[in-house]
Amino acid sequence: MVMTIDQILDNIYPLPEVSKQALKKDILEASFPKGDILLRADRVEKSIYFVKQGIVRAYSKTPDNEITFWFGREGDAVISMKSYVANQKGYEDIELLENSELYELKTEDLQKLFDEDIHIANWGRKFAEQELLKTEERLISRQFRTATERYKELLKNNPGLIQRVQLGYIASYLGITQVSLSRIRAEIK
Amino acid sequence: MVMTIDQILDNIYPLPEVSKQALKKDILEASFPKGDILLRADRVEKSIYFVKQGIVRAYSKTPDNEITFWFGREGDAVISMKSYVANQKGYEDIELLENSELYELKTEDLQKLFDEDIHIANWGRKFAEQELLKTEERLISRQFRTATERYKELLKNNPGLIQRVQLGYIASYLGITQVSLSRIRAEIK
DNA sequence: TTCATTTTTTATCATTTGTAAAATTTTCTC
DNA sequence: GAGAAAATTTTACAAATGATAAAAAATGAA
Repeated sequence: MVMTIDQILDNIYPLPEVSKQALKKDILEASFPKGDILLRADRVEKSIYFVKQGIVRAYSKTPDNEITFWFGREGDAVISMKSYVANQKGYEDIELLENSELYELKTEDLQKLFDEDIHIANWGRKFAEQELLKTEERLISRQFRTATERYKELLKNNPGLIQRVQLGYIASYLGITQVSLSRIRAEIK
Repeated sequence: MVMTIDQILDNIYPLPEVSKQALKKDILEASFPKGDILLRADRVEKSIYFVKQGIVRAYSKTPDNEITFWFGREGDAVISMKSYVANQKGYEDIELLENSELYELKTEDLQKLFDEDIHIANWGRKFAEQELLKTEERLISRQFRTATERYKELLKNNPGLIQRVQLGYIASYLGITQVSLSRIRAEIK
């Protein structure tokens, strides 16, 4: 599965052709190997990315282990929100779980367009709003549903994920141990 | 403690005077009594609010109980994000825990300004971005820290809250039972 | 203030989840 | 394809959390 940059941009908010060309002029395409760390928690990141093809995970290191808290796949924005919004170090390292093709957009270029073009400003607004809705959905899911429910939800909303991501990461994402996830999987069958 | 509308608007993103006046023209002030339900989960809400004075809680009803997942106080935006962004019913009822004074802004008026004024479009972008960062922070807190840690964090970041909100709501917010919260409180002392 | 109601704490027991370690299965490399 | 490494499952036991009930404390109305 592959997502074109036009699909991704239009999906956020349809832009007039002139604005869209201006935005696309600042976007580059690049390939990265599996295992690469695309974004790092200890840096203020200067670019945001969109996934053309591939899968990534965001995780944060704690003293004794690491916690996975997001998976990104085709069409998703890969971004250190804290860097993007507040120019501060984020929480997450983001690692490529497959060889991936990404679209890259430098934050600085985008900021300039926000000040010049009202359509792009509103595109940026829509982008933040949609990411907000997704984050809210994740928070609600975590607050309201048990790990078992959330695992089933994941299977339903994202059936491909489990083939592409190892279960240890998924257990961490669900907020349980790998042993607990094994128990859940044994029960379901 | 009271927050003026100027403080609230400027805090999101400083606007040129002309734009700010245009925005303020659409904002009304109103008082609501304790116990009022300001926003409802079963409606597409048409307004957003900012808290001048008071405290509110967002909760969602499940078959057997209700789960509190947010507290808003002076300066905070009270909003059904799903209504605002996607024109769909949200997750939450929002209840006033004190007699409160709020600033009201109709979504429709705001949308019109987004299309007309690039500064307001960027203000709206900043608003969404900041809400996003707060939501992300809540998600991270929930994923990374134990209930005990989150309770201590709450005490530190928000020492007034515990005087203004009953512990049952706080326990629910922390994702534990009231009995567990009592145990935590007993241990800490 | 006093009484009734609501909120919070304490105690007990049952259930769930975690930890550690071993067994099994899958994946990767040569 | 064989062997090594990594990932997953299983088991046994320990620790944490939940459910329920009852006592204590705080709040509010008359």
